Amino acid sequence: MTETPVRPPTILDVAREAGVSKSTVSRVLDERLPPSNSATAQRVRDVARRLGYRRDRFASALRRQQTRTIGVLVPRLTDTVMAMTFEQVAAACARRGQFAIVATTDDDPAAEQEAVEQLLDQRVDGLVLTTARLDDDVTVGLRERGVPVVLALRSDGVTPSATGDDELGGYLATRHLLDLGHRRIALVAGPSYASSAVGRQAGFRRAMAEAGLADVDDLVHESAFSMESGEDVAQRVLSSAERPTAIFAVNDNTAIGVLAAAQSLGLSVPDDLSVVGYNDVPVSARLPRPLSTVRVPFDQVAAAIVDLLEEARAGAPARHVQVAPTLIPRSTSARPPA
Amino acid sequence: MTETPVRPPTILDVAREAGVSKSTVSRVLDERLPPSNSATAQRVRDVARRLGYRRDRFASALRRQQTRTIGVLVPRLTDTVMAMTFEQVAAACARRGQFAIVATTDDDPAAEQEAVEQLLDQRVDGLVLTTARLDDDVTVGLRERGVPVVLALRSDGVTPSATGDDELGGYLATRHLLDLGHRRIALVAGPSYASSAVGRQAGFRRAMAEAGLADVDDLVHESAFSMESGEDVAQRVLSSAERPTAIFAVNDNTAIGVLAAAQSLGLSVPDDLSVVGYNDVPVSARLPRPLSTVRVPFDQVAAAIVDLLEEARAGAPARHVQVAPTLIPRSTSARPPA
DNA sequence: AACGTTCACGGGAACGTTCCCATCGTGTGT
DNA sequence: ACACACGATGGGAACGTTCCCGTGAACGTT
Repeated sequence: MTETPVRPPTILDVAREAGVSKSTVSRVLDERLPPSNSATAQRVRDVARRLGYRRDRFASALRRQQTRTIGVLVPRLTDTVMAMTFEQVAAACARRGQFAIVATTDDDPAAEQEAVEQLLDQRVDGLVLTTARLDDDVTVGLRERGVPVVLALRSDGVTPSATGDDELGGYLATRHLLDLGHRRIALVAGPSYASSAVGRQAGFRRAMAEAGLADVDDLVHESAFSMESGEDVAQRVLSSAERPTAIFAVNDNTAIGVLAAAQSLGLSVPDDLSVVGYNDVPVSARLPRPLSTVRVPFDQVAAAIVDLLEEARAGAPARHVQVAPTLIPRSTSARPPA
Repeated sequence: MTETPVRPPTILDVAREAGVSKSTVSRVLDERLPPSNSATAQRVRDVARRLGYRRDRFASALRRQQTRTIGVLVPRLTDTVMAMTFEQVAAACARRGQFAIVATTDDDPAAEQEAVEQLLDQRVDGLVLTTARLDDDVTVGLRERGVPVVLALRSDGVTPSATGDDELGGYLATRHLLDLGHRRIALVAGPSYASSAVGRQAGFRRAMAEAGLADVDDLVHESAFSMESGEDVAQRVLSSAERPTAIFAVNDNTAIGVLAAAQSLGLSVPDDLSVVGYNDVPVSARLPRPLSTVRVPFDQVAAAIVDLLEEARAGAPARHVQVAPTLIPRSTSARPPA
């Protein structure tokens, strides 16, 4: 009844079976070398497959000094945007024979430090940060330690990054509301330390300015990206004397908070108030009132991330990739009340 | 301008600096041995800290033949329940000096096979499956290969598992609706291959039977756990002649679909229809109409999972841990219309 | 025919750690 | 004073892979 702890075959088993040396097996199976089609190579590959040989990545990493693994740092996976991003990064890695691991920071600097050490202990070949702030510099410490780093979804202007075009997205969302006839459009903005929030606000301002609405400062209200703060801010904004007819929220979470506030104030969406979110998380399409939003091609961001990390490792100069978002109009945006 | 690729210190550096042999350093830093407080041990630890020594887990794993890493298999991370579960498993691992990695299956058997191989290639010490079906047996193949396996959230009756008490949760949700005065309560059930869905249905039936409502077969409608299928099923159920006054949905996603269907049929929640979901995902509390639901202590499930895996590795007999859920009444459940 | 060149192949060291085993010094009991 | 046991320590092999380098065969050139 005792399990036979059958050891997986090693390169030596393959070598013996194929009648060659371990060096030859190693060479034949080295994915970095141009594949050979010699009789020996064929035979080695056959034997390897037959025995079910799989390279021991620990032995390999020890010798090669690289793990073909990248680490991804996110605030939390329960934020669907982060989950989508990580899933896509993992998929892009798989396509390239790499592997992605993830650690969460819960927005806490101490936990973030710990998470970084955890990932570094795993000897990742590089790090993907989704938590970059314009006002701090975890990245410099990392760069000093020689760790290749790229930023996803947010940029700091210097570190290589792949993001959506937030300025364009903000413009599209605002333009959509303007085209419907809204003039008094509030922005529930994100925190100013996030480049994404800054970009979306810039797009908002450009669209408003184009429509002849230059002075929008009192229409912009900062929030914290969360449903809670979206609801809080919207409560205030919608109770004010000069109530807006539309709100552009910096992301879908915030927009959901805005919808909750509208509901609790007895405002009907979209009759009394139009709302546009950002990111198109899965739940947005399935809300009782499906949310108009801006879709970001996270798969393209993720693919770029993996490429950029490769480049960073090779010492290439920093690039900043931006992918274009598209507007997804649904049921929460309509003409303003007459 | 060239980066100094400063190699991290090895055990030999520590040994040299502390004036002892590498064997001694290895012993002192071995977390499995009872910690020594001899002068030598103190000195070694000091030196290690001072040099910033961190054990190379690849070299260590190669020699020890275990990685202190566990693999978690989920259908998708964008399902918040899965994200919560993985986050908690990762946290429980961190507390025990282990690490958790994740791979997704997208509910596709081929992708699942691939994901398993990916995790196994990472030489995980064990596997956590959240995808168990009552009608299939990926686990037997795994067990044959000597891989320790435990099931999370779902059980198959044989493999060690940690789940919520789904029967109790189903009972609590149904009992809540009965206590409010509902008699005609529909169940939007989950697929019968998931033990969680089966358990919740059993709880539903027990509560109904206790209330003298034994014949509930025509009130039970199978769905597929998703928002889409929740909406589809609810459309049918709510358009029928004998419309129920309340719906218990097998999870929050399904409940959100139900809410969407109610909205599109012009039914007001909770005035015309009460709805109760399951899992208490973060968005549920922040919906325009906050969802009544059942909360599962995922942290306890996760802690149990890690323990069970340890036990499985040690060859202990299978245990089945169940943690008790609690009802969270919110705004989608109220007395039935008069 | 003698030479250099290219190429496939194999032996063995190395990656950083763990762990078996031998050695040595100390203490105990007679 | 002696034999013995015991604990702390260090040397070296091993984990499975990669990669440097040497060898010899095959080939082309003069």
